Amino acid sequence: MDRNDIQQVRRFNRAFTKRIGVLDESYLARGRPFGEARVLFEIGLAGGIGLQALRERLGLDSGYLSRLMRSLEGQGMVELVRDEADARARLARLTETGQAEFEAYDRLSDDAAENLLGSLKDTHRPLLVAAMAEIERLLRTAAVAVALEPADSADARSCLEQYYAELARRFPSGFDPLAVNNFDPAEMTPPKGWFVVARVDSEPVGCGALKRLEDGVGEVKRVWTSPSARGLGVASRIMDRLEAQAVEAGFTILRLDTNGTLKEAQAMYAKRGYREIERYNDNPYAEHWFEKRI
Amino acid sequence: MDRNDIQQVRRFNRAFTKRIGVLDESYLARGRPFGEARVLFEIGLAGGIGLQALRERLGLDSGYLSRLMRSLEGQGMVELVRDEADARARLARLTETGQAEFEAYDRLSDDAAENLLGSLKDTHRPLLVAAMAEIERLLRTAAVAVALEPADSADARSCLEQYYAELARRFPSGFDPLAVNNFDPAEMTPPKGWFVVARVDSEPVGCGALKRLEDGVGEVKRVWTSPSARGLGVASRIMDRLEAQAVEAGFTILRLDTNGTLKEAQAMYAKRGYREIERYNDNPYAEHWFEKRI
DNA sequence: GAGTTTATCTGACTAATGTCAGATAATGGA
DNA sequence: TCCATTATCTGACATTAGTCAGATAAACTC
Repeated sequence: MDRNDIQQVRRFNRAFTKRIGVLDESYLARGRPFGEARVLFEIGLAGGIGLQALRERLGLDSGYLSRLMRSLEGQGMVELVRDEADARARLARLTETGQAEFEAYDRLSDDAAENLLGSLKDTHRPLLVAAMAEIERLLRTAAVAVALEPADSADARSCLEQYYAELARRFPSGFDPLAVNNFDPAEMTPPKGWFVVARVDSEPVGCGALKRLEDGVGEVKRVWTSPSARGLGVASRIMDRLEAQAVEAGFTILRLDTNGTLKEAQAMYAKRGYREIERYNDNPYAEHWFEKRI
Repeated sequence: MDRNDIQQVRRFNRAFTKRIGVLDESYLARGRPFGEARVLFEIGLAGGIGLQALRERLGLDSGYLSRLMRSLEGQGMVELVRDEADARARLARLTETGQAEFEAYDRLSDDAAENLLGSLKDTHRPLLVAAMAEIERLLRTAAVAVALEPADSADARSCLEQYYAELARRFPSGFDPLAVNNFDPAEMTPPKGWFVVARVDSEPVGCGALKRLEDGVGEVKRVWTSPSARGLGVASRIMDRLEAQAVEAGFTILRLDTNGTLKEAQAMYAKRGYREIERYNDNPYAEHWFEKRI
């Protein structure tokens, strides 16, 4: 690794941490200890959240969080309600006062950011914003992780639902999952099939499936990237993973179908070496069929 | 201010703080509380530092720092010595053990940076480094502040010394301040003259002087930028300040001289509208003379 | 339905951080 | 020389942060 690169990263860290310090101060500017402010802000960001998820996000001890919550409750900022689905768990959400307080923190953060931008010359400001967007994109790209996952896990289901909803929005004729899918998780479960989920910092941002069509032939299905993660190469990473899985499963041919509306998908398939072939299935939404030797 | 820009800055902060967290952990990785580690690291970075400066840099209470120092002293990491110049003050510096410990922290920070870089693809790494360099440059540019200061202050003297040392290095014939300067701070003191210092985060990074030559005519002298701050437009900012001062002092003409070796300076003067004129003084090192109506 | 696991809460701590009002000794002027 | 100022240290606290071992009740498993 280049020594100069490392030094540059460290110089950047130092320069930027100085500014971030200002941002941290906005957490303290309302006379509440940092821990409480963090919790309050996080609940507000999530718009209500289970205690366990909260604990995980902020890395807090359960006893500690319990006390923080009681303190915030005492201040009238949050209320804890039983989770309908699981009476052991509790959900935290902001009261009206809490919401107002959250918004005050939010404004402070905006002010800090605006202050930072305001200190720059007009000609420099767009340069800073662009460089920040670039770094954010690179860091998020590096954080993409694709892994096998049961097709009926909560995250898998949520990805598929978003995928179907998007198809319904984009297909001129709409999209009815039942018409084509009669989705059976068992079909995506080894050894008949596989399902992968892509995550950024444990947040699911995409999915894809591979299924056995016939001997030596697999089919790629349901490759989807969340709008929040487009431009990070998530779909490519998912395809990499599915193709590796296909090799391992002994397939020599991969097929897939797609609708004409999905231009980006077709471009990606072409780029990865998929060639258009004749219709091989009776999917009513499919308009193009592709194949690749692997 | 553009709302999207503000949101981009905040998204970047969030994304980056996640990574910085990793960096913070390297402070904790050696079983010492964060406060102590910070102090140890800062002393090491500065290579020895007065307690007061240390307190200011880290924003610590004097009592608190006193105790942190005693703890680090007890661990054999630092030693406190009386300041020769002021017997009330004390200077902290690392012992040999402390130096080794500092280097261990330094390595941990390097590792964290290397880790960050290592998580990127080879094609992305230079993009990240370049974007970071860009942001660092923009933030430092925005942090440049130029202000009048007595020409005999410690920072002013230190700038001038570095300026002379650089001239000595760059002039083919060397440079002897005494031959030309017989530097008298009084000459740079209102109303006969003015001296400005440029700072980045209170660190002096440049200087410049303005002096009365004759009625209505001022002379710009000793404009210098520290090598650590080149490319930030420091010299331009100094010139801005000096010209504003000249206007206030009622000058209508500004003159200056320079040596042929200092190409960057000549380019800047030309860009600011200075035109070459005949020799107007007997400075033995001067090879070009410039003038501008203001 | 008994035993195990899970989510949260409580009590009892410890360590770290932060604050403030003097105390002490050196410095800098008037 | 006297007095105000400055740099640091000490004592006495208060608050925050963090940990850990049960306790409790609901949920899950067999």
